[in-house]
Amino acid sequence: MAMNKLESIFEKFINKSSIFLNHEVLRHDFIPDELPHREEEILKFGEILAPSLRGLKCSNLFVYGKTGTGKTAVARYVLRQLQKKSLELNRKVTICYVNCRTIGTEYRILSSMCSAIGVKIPFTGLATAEVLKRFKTRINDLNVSFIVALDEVDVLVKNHGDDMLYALTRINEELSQSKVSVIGISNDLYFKDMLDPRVISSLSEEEIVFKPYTAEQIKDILLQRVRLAFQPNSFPESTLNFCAALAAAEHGDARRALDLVRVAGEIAERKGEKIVREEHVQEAQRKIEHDRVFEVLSSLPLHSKILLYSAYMLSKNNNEATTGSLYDVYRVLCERFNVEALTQRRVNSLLTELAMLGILDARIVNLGRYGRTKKIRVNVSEETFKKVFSTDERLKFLGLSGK
DNA sequence: CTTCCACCGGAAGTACCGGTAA
DNA sequence: TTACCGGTACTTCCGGTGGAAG
Repeated sequence: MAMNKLESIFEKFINKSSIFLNHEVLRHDFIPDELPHREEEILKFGEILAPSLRGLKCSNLFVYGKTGTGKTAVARYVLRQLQKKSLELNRKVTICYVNCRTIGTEYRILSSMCSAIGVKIPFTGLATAEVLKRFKTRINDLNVSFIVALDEVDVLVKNHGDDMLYALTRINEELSQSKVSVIGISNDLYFKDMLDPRVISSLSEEEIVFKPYTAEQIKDILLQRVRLAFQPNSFPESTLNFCAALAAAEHGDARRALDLVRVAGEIAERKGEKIVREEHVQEAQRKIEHDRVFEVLSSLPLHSKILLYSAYMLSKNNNEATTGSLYDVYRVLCERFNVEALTQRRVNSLLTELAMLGILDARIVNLGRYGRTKKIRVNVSEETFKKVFSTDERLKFLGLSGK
């Protein structure tokens, strides 16, 4: 019986779905052959990078715009075309794309730049300056145009400052053969305020700003992908409009829209339906949010979880948690756990991190005579919360599932 | 008006880890 | 082997602060 059900799940998968044609095109890292409503940006991008094909140094470029406005897609698209063209014409252009959120340190960024030109660098052990030196020596021998795209540079600068950017923008002064150009991509519109003026002026020789998509534009984007991704007629226009409207409400985030489409499709498929409807999209929206929270929560370090649990307990007793009261509860819990409690300073930092992840609301409030503190409110549904805590071995004996 | 609470949050330092170079 | 590197996670120290109480 159970076996039959399991088998039918596998069967469904193998017999190609009734809804999807090609699931891949809805993934984040998929770059379509055409990027609707970004022609202008693509052309400008191309114009700026074109000199590299003639062995000239191209201007450094600074790109900014909110999430899901197509910055990354355009950048990768243009770079791919450029690479293709350079091979056709037999010109030496080397491209290195780095996402500074995933590769978040100066050392590792430099080391991926090195590997782009075939220099092997150990993943730790060297001085950063040494890695830069090796990069310089090698690249000078190669006589190439080198283009680094630093996606989400704001993350790098927030954590490690702009020293590396400075070094990169000045690197050409020490090179006689090759040229290095830098493309900085940022979600944060106020990113420039964090930079040294010298870095700003050399990094933003050129600038491209990506505006959020309108609902109409998102609709076009979705239309293009839906045609590739779904069986004909299984994703009606009304459903598509609904997705576009939802995403447009969230500052025109195309990535969000594609997520909605993909997950809604998966839900419809799992229910064995042939057509994706609005209710599937609504369910998708809930699922995406739930998954996100669950994912973030379960990957949290132990102390953050205990902290969260403390806040949860306080809110259950109708006490508004302040840093102080929360810390008291936290210490008691740690003792019960046989875990050494962290200092309040550290706890405060963890709290700010949790707040940034959107798991907590932490407002700083002034109570005059009674000091200044953070008011903390947990932002997670009880259901999600229980699920996370009952799946963590170390927290099990709290017996949360029983309560 | 001043005082002063209960914390905030920056800066610097410590310990450890996994690694290289000579 | 020794000296040193960067990254992470944490501690210690401490100056700073908005506004109710006095």
